[in-house]
Amino acid sequence: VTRWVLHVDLDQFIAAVEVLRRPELRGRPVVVGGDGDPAKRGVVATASYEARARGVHSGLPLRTAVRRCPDAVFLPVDRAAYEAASAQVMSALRRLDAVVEVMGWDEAFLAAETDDPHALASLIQQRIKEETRLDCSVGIGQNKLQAKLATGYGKPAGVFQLTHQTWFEVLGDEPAQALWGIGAKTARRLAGLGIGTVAELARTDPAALVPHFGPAIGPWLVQTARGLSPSQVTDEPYQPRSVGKEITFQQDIDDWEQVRAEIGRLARLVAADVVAEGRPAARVVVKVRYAPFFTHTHRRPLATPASAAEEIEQAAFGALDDFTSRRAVRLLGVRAEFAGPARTRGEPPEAAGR
DNA sequence: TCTGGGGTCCTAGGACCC
DNA sequence: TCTGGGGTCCTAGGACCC
Repeated sequence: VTRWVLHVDLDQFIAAVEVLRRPELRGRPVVVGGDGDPAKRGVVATASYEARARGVHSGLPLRTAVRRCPDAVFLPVDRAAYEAASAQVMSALRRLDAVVEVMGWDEAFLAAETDDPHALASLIQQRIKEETRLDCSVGIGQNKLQAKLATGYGKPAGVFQLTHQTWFEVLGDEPAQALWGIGAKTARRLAGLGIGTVAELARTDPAALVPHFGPAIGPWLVQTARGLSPSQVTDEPYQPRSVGKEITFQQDIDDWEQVRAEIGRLARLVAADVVAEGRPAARVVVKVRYAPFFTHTHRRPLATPASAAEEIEQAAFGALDDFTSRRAVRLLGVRAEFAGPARTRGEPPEAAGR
């Protein structure tokens, strides 16, 4: 038997959950984002396929979405509903004979020993449909990278397989940005070096990219283009490295007394999440996005790791004091970082797959 | 087009130490 | 005078993902 990695991705997950409880929306363009008012600041969380056909996609400002698709149904984000649906899906996956790694509300990796990964993929789709009435697509690969990339070719509600054998015939001529972890910025820098496609990146000497992208990312780019990835599927419980809260104001705030009050409020909310996590925080980071969309951060280590609201709030105020400009503010954020795993002296950090 | 909120990991540069 | 060679820790920012 062979070890296969399967990547499960729910189709238009958030929009699908909304349509399930409002059947009259089926077949209509549905856009979920913000508080459901497309005149306000906010972006699209998920658009139904009908809305996507009109140019509406995740991350698009709601104000742009309503212009492109004025007859769409706009709905507010209802986290609790998506968390409940997600929990049902993940529970169904965990009852299969596989290692399951949850990657968010609507995604998971499975690792399984099987000679028929397509049969397992079909079983996954069937179980999820039976238990949640949701459709998913499944990618099959010899590692997480291949499985993740394969899923896109299976959408909607299909299955697609990538292997070391088929990697280049499927992806070789695709732009480097098609890869998982390569975004617009990196693609543009690669293009500046004469590297446009996955195949071109795969042919590049990893060492040649170190001066441009650093000792970790440079070689990682080439390995990724070759369809190689050391990252293993793990079912170890997720342990957040940090927890945070941030808010974009509907109108910019120019009163810095109000800024301070908001930071205090956010800090206390974060402290509640720190307490819930059951581990003390080691640092507090304050984020300020000024009205022209320039973002800055400042941090304060806690003298000793702490969870108490007072201490996290005081650290947040301390970090806020490092901001010298008193311009109008568009966004404020507070994040608490937990102490990292105690690393033995001289031991390098474990290489992660990004 | 006027750009959310939740995160993760990596890089570069300065401080500091031996 | 005109200047080493590591190594580690810390901070701010960047890029990316869901």
